[in-house]
Amino acid sequence: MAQRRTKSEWVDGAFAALCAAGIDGVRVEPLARSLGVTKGSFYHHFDNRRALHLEMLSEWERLGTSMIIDVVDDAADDPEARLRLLMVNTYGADDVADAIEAAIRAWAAGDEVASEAVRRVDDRRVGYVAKLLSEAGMTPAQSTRRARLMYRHLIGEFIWRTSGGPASTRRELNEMADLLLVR
Amino acid sequence: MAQRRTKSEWVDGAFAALCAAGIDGVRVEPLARSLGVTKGSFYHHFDNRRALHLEMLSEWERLGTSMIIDVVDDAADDPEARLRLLMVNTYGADDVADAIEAAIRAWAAGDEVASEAVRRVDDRRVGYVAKLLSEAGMTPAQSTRRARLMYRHLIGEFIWRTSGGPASTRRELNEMADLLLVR
DNA sequence: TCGAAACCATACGGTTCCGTATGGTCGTAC
DNA sequence: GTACGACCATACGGAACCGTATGGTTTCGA
Repeated sequence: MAQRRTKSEWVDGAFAALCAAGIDGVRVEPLARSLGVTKGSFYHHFDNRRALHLEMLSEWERLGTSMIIDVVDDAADDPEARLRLLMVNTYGADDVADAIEAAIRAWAAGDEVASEAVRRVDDRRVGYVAKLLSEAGMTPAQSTRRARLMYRHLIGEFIWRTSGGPASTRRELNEMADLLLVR
Repeated sequence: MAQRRTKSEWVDGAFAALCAAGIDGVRVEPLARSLGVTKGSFYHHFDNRRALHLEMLSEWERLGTSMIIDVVDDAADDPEARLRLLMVNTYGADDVADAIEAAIRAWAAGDEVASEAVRRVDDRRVGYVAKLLSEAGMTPAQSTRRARLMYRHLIGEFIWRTSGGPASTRRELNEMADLLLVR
């Protein structure tokens, strides 16, 4: 028994295919080939192709929210320090994470279920940034505005990089943080 | 002879398909059906599918640069006024333009030629914003940094909206402009 | 050791699509 | 009125893929 594949290996392979060719590129037979098995394996683990897509969304939603927030909360106490740490972490150029983020958003443009997952993740992340800004002394309304501002900038950074643009420099990130904290 | 289609009608239909299903959704036979003709028409106007894709890129590159800039240059004189006008214009929620912009960027993530077209458009737009900021009294280096900051935010706005999020409010846009002009 | 379940290969029918080949139908120029 | 080019329909071969059906192999508990 040379090749045995778990369900999560199928999901990992699906993310790779998603980045390479979008959600329509997440196809059963090519995926099976790349995993060194046949479709038989796939239809053992999943009911159909759509079930794999939904599994990918769940996985991304799980990783995309709690992970970043928990790390930042543990690593710093001051809200301003947390904000700067958050920016360094999330803006850090991680090609894989970038590509997944961008591909999921592209997917969400044409799929209602994906769109809902993205909205949930966005709300959670923006809410966290707003909380930090609020703890740094801003009014709730301004915290929300600036959090959304920063989050749009962050998304732009992802997409910019996946389109081939250069990452923001450390200087640019510092300036961004400074502007967010201007009163 | 009820139905005759021009080359540009094919391109228009291709953009609609691009928004709905990504570049892989720009397929000859479905497109022909939606235009009420058959493939025979397509292969009269284009050599192959790739030729249509390249035609789409040219068209987007042409519209995506000169149009916005010329309008703003004509409508205001003061660089700060031009910046605010540019933001109102480009951030204005145009669902069709948003979707095209997002879809082209998604396409660029996996296609070198598309990626080059996006980079050319981005450079031209960022250069224009940097020129405005420079004319408003900033140093060249800071103008470039802030222009890139704004442009990333703008891309984030596009993607955010196509993922189902709400558009930036006028209040948020004003705050963004204010922060860009902070010294 | 025996049987059930987990896991996968193989073969198959059906669908969608690309690109080509071929021929038909207009308008227009001469 | 005919010759030609622009434009399109139809038919076809070939490829990629989905999902099902079926049967083989491995694992593991009773």
